[in-house]
Amino acid sequence: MATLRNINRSLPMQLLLARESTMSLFRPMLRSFGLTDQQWRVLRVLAGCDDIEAFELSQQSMILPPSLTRIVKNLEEDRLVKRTTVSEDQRKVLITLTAKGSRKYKQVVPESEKIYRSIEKKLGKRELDDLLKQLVTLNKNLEN
Amino acid sequence: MATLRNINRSLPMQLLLARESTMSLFRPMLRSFGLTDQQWRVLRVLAGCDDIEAFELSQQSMILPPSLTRIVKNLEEDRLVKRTTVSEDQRKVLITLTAKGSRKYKQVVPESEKIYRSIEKKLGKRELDDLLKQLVTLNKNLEN
DNA sequence: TCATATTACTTAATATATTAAATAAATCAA
DNA sequence: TTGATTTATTTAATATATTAAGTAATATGA
Repeated sequence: MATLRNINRSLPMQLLLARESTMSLFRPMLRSFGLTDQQWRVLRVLAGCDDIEAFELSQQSMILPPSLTRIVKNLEEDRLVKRTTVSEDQRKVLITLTAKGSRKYKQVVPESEKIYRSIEKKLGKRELDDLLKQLVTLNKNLEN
Repeated sequence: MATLRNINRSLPMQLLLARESTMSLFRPMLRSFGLTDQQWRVLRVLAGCDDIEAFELSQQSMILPPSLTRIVKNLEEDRLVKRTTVSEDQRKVLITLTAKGSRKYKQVVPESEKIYRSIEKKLGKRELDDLLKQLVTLNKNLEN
């Protein structure tokens, strides 16, 4: 019977597994700060700029607009981010980190880096750099 | 201010992006067969065996049990899979592909392989093999 | 044997993903 | 200028992810 390639030869499956193995190391730490994976992705982007339009935030955090609407709403209820509309273009929404959000971010950063270094140690810095380089290349070659 | 590593240096983010770039090539094809990503992962595992216990299916398809319960329920409603209980251990559930499910699988396989070959062409066979090898190593080194 | 623990799965609750449709503001064209 | 189109975001509907709690069957130990 015509059968599909083995899991070990499947790029999508290996990527899924790799993402899971990796995130499972960060997840308990993020949860201990009361953050979901996606909320952290949003905070992280916001920490890199003064403010940002929803669409741009969606791109950079790799979260589709409908999900982002809800996530930002929840973060707003937790007082970690603030939404304002742009007066020149009333369709647009600007999102900013609050002081509380900024404090949260600063608390998570060192814990995150600690975990990242433990991964570096497990894999070897050269191997990790090499893998990252190949992933960047893949993403460049497959992007629409 | 203490700030986090750039996205390009972040393994979790690059893995997420890579998984997305890759799956976006398969998704339209799967949807045209009326399948979600996860439903396809389940069918794919089932095609590789006569029957399988729910827990084992959960592992192999990388879908957590609570999600799997619903997914199998939906596949069962579409008559693509069948559930039976094991008489020796009434707690266990065995899942099997139906004839209809098997036909669906056989229809998808060549289309999936076609897309896979187009990826191989875009990236180069050697580069792809190398990346796969590194991902397998990563998964081995990070597994609990 | 019988209370207890474990196993295998399901249900529940909340969060996110995906696709389509809706809304409202801005732009464009005749 | 105004009707049609595009843009930016939100709402809606269905599917999945994650964590915790529940249920029923089986195994274990005093």
